[in-house]
Amino acid sequence: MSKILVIDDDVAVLQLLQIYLETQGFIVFTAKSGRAGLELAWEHMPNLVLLDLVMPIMDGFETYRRLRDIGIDSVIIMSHRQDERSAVKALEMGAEDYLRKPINLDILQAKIQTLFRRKNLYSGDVFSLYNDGHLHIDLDARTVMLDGAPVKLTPTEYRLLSVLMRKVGRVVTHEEIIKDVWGAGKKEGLGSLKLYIHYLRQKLEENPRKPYYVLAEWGIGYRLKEPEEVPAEQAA
Amino acid sequence: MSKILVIDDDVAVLQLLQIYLETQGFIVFTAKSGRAGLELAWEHMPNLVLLDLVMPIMDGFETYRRLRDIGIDSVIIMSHRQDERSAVKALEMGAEDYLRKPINLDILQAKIQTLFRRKNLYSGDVFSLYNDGHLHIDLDARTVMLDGAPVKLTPTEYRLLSVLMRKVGRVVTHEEIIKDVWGAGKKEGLGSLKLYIHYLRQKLEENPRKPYYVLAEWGIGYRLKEPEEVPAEQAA
DNA sequence: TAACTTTTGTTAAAATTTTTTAACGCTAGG
DNA sequence: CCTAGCGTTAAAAAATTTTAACAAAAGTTA
Repeated sequence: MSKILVIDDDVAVLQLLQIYLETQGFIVFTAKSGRAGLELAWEHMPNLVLLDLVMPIMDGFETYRRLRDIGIDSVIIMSHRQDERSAVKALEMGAEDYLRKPINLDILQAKIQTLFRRKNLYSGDVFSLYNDGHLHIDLDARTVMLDGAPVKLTPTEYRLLSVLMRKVGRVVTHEEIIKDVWGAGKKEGLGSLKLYIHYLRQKLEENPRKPYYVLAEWGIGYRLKEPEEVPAEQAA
Repeated sequence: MSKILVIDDDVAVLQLLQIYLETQGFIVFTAKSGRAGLELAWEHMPNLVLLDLVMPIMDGFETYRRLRDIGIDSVIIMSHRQDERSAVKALEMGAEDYLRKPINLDILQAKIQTLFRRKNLYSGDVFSLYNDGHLHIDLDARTVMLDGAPVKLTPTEYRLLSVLMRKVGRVVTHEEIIKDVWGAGKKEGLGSLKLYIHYLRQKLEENPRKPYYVLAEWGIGYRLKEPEEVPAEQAA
């Protein structure tokens, strides 16, 4: 069964998560500091780490960096509302996902499930194809099809979709998107981003008012929906 | 040494080519009809066939098709001025190159050399990269660099360049380019084609008046220059 | 819950870029 | 020297992108 390491300086959080995750069938390790967490990580090589960013002794970023050095790349960041900037930074550094405190256990479980499924599906991590039976994207061929019909995207729309594809199922922060689509030096890029998200939804979503593919992450960025498993005969 | 088969109903042409090509060190077979040519082709599997399109018994197209069936894909079409349309058709069917009669032996030799070099260089036939030290094109990455500096192409310019790339060093007919860049139904596409050739030259050529890369083939189409061998340390 | 704040979504218009169209000069080939 | 086809230029048309303003929704606070 999968191993999960929780690192947080709040003992109440550690206890809550340990009890909950164990009822879900995970093997759980907890650590009250970054240093202790790294030791446990080194020893047990957990499949997932839940990491609180605000910790006194060794700060969350340093801990995150060292976890990656150890070879652990599945990290979900936990952050308080007030240091959302830190979460953004961690996501841009490559964290898998983020979770706002106070922790909603249903959301947590959903994210864990998604993450494990993704890791198994695409361990190669080359996201140049998307296919869920309705929407079919091929970045190499530069084609987008919706229920068999080709969708025409403008160059900017295409770049935006590519950036989201690169991290399918994971949040991509506003800043990261803006940097990758419009380039580094860009004032007021959020306006354009919102507009192009709108355009993409008009072209890709069945009901643009209730987006299914292109999802907003409030205050953070956007996420392209993880494709559902697709029947084998449709996969081609 | 390489084998060349010449198929033409004009005995004078056969003799001329046989003598000339043998002085160039090739093993030469000649045939006065398509049927005889196919037999020789089957028997000797020549590396190259020079095929006259206008022949009485079996017409050039039929011969060309059967040569391909045999597995011979290096065919240079020879055509008289008056049936240029046929040459265009043969090129669109995949012939390697064409030669106008009366035959200029210098041009013939140049084309043969180019063709053999190309066959050896890119036997895989995947032309997604172009690099001669100055101009660097990567179709997959969708980037074009000139002496290290990125060149910005519009979508149409890019499609045009891609079509020429697909057949580097070979002629691509006007009609084929227009079909691939602008789509099938298109009236007066030649005007746009000429203009976009102009744009490409402005962006790629050192001296757009004396094009080096994007070459016109009078009455037939365009050709992207075969890249010269590039020093190994520049190849990356 | 109600009021408020922040962020996201939508719309419209202006600005820019790309593409088309058309006219005409130039050049190669006959 | 004539003609067909190529190259160039300019202007109009269409598409794409930016900008700005405002509406709607989500999150926060009392």
